[in-house]
Amino acid sequence: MLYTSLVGGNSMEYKFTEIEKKWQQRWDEEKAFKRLEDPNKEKYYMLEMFPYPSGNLHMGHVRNYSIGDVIARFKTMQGYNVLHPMGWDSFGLPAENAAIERGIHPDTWTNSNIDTMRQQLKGLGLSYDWDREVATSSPSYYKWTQWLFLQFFKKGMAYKKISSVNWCPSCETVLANEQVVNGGCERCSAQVDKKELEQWFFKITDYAERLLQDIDKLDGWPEKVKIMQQNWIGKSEGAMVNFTIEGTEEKIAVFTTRPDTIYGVSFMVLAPEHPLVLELVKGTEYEEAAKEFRKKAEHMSEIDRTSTEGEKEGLFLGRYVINPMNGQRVPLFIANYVLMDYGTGAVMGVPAHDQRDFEFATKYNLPIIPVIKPKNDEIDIDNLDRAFEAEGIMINSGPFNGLDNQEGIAKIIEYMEEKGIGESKVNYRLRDWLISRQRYWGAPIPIIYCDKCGTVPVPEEDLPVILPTDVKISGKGNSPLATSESFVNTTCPECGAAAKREVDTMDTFVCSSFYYLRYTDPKNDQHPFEMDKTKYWMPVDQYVGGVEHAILHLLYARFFTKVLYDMGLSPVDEPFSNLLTQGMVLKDGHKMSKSLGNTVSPEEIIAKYGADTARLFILFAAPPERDLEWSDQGVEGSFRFLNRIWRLVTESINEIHIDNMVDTGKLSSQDKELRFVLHNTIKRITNDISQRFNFNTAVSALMELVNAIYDYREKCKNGKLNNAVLSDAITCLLIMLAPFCPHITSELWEMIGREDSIHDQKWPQWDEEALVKDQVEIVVQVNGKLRDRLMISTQATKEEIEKAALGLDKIQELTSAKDIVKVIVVPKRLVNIVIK
RNA sequence: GCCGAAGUGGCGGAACUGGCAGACGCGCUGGACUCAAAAUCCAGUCUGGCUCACACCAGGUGCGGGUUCGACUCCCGCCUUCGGCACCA
Repeated sequence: MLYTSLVGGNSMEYKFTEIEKKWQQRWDEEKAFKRLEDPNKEKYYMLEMFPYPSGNLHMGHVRNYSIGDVIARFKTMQGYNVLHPMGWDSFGLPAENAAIERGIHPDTWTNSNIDTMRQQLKGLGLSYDWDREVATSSPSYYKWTQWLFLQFFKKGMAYKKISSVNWCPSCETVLANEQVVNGGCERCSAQVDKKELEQWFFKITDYAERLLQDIDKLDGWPEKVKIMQQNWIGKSEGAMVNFTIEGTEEKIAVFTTRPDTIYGVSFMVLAPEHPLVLELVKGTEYEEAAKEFRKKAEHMSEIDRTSTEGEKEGLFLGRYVINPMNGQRVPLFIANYVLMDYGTGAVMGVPAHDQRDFEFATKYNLPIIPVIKPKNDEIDIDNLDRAFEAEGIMINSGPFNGLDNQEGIAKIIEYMEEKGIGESKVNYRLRDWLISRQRYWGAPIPIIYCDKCGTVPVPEEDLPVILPTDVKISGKGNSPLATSESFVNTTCPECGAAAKREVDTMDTFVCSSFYYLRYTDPKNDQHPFEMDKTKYWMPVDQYVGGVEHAILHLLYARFFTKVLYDMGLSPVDEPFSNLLTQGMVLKDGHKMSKSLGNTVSPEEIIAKYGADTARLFILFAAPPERDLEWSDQGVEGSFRFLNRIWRLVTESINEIHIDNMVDTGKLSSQDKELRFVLHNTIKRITNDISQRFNFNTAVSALMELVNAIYDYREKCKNGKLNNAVLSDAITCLLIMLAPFCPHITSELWEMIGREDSIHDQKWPQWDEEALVKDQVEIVVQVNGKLRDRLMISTQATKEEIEKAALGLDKIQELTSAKDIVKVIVVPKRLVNIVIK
């Protein structure tokens, strides 16, 4: 044997550091978790969201990866061919900040972080196939990010348009929303402006309807995530109507979900950024005010602007528009609560039936014209104190009066289409995905601009477009790549003339939108992934990650999968069959953060108690989808439990006979009781892990089993101990604990004389026979209050149970002077006697 | 603000389909072992009342209502805390 056993001499201490090192080394050398396609085995793809290599593992990672590891190991023991990969989402802002603040190159910083964190992950004993490791910042990966961009471009799914970014005038740089604090720059506090730039977008809106419809396919996703995605896509049905600007031929298109209220329009509002605004006020007395108003609105966050609580501010533009339904002339405003990004950036104001319009009209003294009245006349429709937004009957609406408003919607749209003033329209809240980033540390967008040929994609054979190293990362200016002359200046792939490269890089969400596909074929340098591989492994059977990704990452990944499916590159159109969104790790009720000084480092915990204890605690302390409160004392409790198991096995080593089979014909009552607890535990844990992911209750069940084994040993001290029963219980205990605590169980497995690996064992099956009890306790209630209990045969009929309950002394006492109205009998549970 | 969650002992949590509220663990109290301590083991631990004690009685799952023989669980209305809000990942 290559490895010396740690049980030597007299020491029976649980030496977790040595044990963990020994097994981790062995798994590494043996590549114990390397997996290939195997057509004879059913596959299971277990995936956890890959981390950003920030420098050190934190408790959130430990939680995420411990959950994934339990599932992966459990599924392996159930006989599946389990793919369990790990990698790095290694492009991003912090690497650039490190470069600016400490002068380290992002590449150096990132790679050293990856090395540290890989070691830390290995220190947790996670069952990854490390041969599949990917890093999105490596050229061999971002080559495919770029290649996929080109495919999107060819399909017309990637396009450029003007869009605004946060701009700090003092730092002269683009800021992420996160870097804007209370309207100011996080570094210098200068007030942040908006700047218009031409940027790349992916047409996710083309897929809005499918992304919405296919939510129905996601049976294994939490309802709350599905609802969040549905709301994010925000489908609404209504009409597009054209209002003409008085004195011109110009028309303003408006989207409304309530065409039935169009006769109630008393004003119209444009977003301050609407392209018509400056044109309309040019040279008028309103010009200055409008410009100023626009600037002010730009400084407001979208959250403040759309808040229904905030003050609605508007400005009259001195112009009027004509309501196409009745020819009515209504004033035109701009207002902060109208967003350019939603619909057409223009809103028809119907104060009687929309609360925001109501508030606006009240403030600016605009008429409130009711056009829907409630069916029951409960509300005085001519003197509203707030908008009436419910269903009703149409009034003041010319030929449509008297119609039910739902019917009115259809009739009005029909009329508009006939007259050419409007049409039926479905609108989505979802906007196209802006992927351009004015940053260095990302995948360069593979586009070349030629004076003659225009926008030319980089030929696929020239990929990857390598990130240059001669770049000044100063945190100033638009795009750092523009400072590298060797990068920017190139030749046009079509005509050979001098040309310039695109200097923006891609959003990191692009990189993380296909990594789960790349894992199936991570080393392929001819294709992003091959169908024979993706067909075997996809879809991901179980995806685990933080709930904070419920919308963006998960929606983008779904979008990518659908586009790739349509291109014939993916065998599935939904990437993740089952999703588990895990809660955060808190300390003292708050998220762990450096600024709060309440962090606990995984390394410290591992050094003090070992990885098995850390994993066990984090799985035991709370169910996975809930937030978890960190407790140092709780960790000690988990450590004590492992010590208790260590002692149980090492002290019983002479009684454990691994080859003995349990003879069910010769069992004492103690034997039967232990077997009942064992098989009940197997049943509970199997269900807890596979059906509910409630690892906390699974661990409790293991603790109860350990308590039961201790009890059994105590009770059978004087020679009554059945070695086979005890051995069976201990073996099953170790097997069931193995996915949670892989090191200690491996060590004990070896100590009881097994030469194979515990992680290759079959997951135990429970025996229903062992769970059959002859007697069961039944609760007896009177008027729903617990009054007594009785033991009765599990075979007893409802009548027998009722009779037994009514015969109890205590029940007789309580019921003798009263009328028994009803008796409810729930077999094996309770009897409730209703008296008067 | 909008969207989505969560609230149960001193603490983390359990109660799976409407059927014994508080499993399991932590902490605390008492005891055993020890010269002593640590470790370990045993017992107790929702609140109030009554009792030497066993028992018994009443109340109790954020707050206020409702449905039901029976509600932590279902319905209506609030309160508090947390997550997301499109350039953090």
